[in-house]
Amino acid sequence: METSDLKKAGLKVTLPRMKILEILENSETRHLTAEAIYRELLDSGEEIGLATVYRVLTQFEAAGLVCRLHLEGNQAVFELERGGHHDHIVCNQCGRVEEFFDETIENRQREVARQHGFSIKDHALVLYGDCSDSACPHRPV
Amino acid sequence: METSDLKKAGLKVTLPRMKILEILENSETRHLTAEAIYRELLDSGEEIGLATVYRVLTQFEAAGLVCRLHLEGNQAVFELERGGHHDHIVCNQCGRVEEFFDETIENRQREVARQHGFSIKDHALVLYGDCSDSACPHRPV
DNA sequence: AATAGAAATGAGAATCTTGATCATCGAGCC
DNA sequence: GGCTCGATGATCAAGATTCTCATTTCTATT
Repeated sequence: METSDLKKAGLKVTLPRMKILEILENSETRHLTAEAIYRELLDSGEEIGLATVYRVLTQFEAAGLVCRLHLEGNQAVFELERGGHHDHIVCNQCGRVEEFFDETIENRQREVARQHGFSIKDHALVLYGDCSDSACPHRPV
Repeated sequence: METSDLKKAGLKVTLPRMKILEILENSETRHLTAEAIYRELLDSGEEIGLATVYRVLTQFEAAGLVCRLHLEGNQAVFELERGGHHDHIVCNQCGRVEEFFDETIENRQREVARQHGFSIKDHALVLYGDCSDSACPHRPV
């Protein structure tokens, strides 16, 4: 991610924006809440307000730099817009988020929409389940 | 919907609960916000608090009597759990909600989850588009 | 039908997430 | 270096939902 992306979006290159981009790029999880980003900023000694984090993320979303997901739970999560579109699987136990893309599902969605007389513009698909990560605190032993 | 459904769920049969069930059953749209239900209660002269509406809906959800959807927009909508599972298409313009069920999508979801080592428990799929309802206030003339 | 015990309710306060306000500050251009 | 406007931070505000707690109402039992 380059500062040129910010300029292209008509946004000034400021310290808060660069720091937030940095966190989004370097995060392990790739899916962060505004609060999580805010806490990371504080931890690294940056004095950036929570309002700025929300504002910047909203601008990034409008500029197509990040996308916002509403998973279960009340906080939205943000991820860098890297490759193309994809959907998500979330582990009910550990909260891990994985991404997937399935051409068949995409096609069927368009077909279903057509059958209902809709021209589809967007969709939200999230699968919830239990993952098989050994580190995942599965309830079922 | 019977009062026996309430009893089975371990819930006392009370006036607020019955009135709320009634509204869910008789509503045209089938998808109502807590606020909308609250307003209908007021309109029909019932003195039921908004907190009760939320509480009851949450209990109904836990009992499997209704399900809660988070469409775009900040308010959740509730619908009676009638037949089986289905997903939703929402019109971006008029907000109309339609239901659909597609076996192919369901199967692919299970398959995708399996490939990622998840045992899928649930999913949320919402398609957004523009509907072809003549009453729909489409922006494109 | 009266009653005790538990559960449900209503009103308002509280919470949580997010967006708005406004004075101050800093980036980008001369 | 200085100017102009966008950006920031702190605080406040809004909207949705839940919590608290005193009061009411079911339900089972007498």
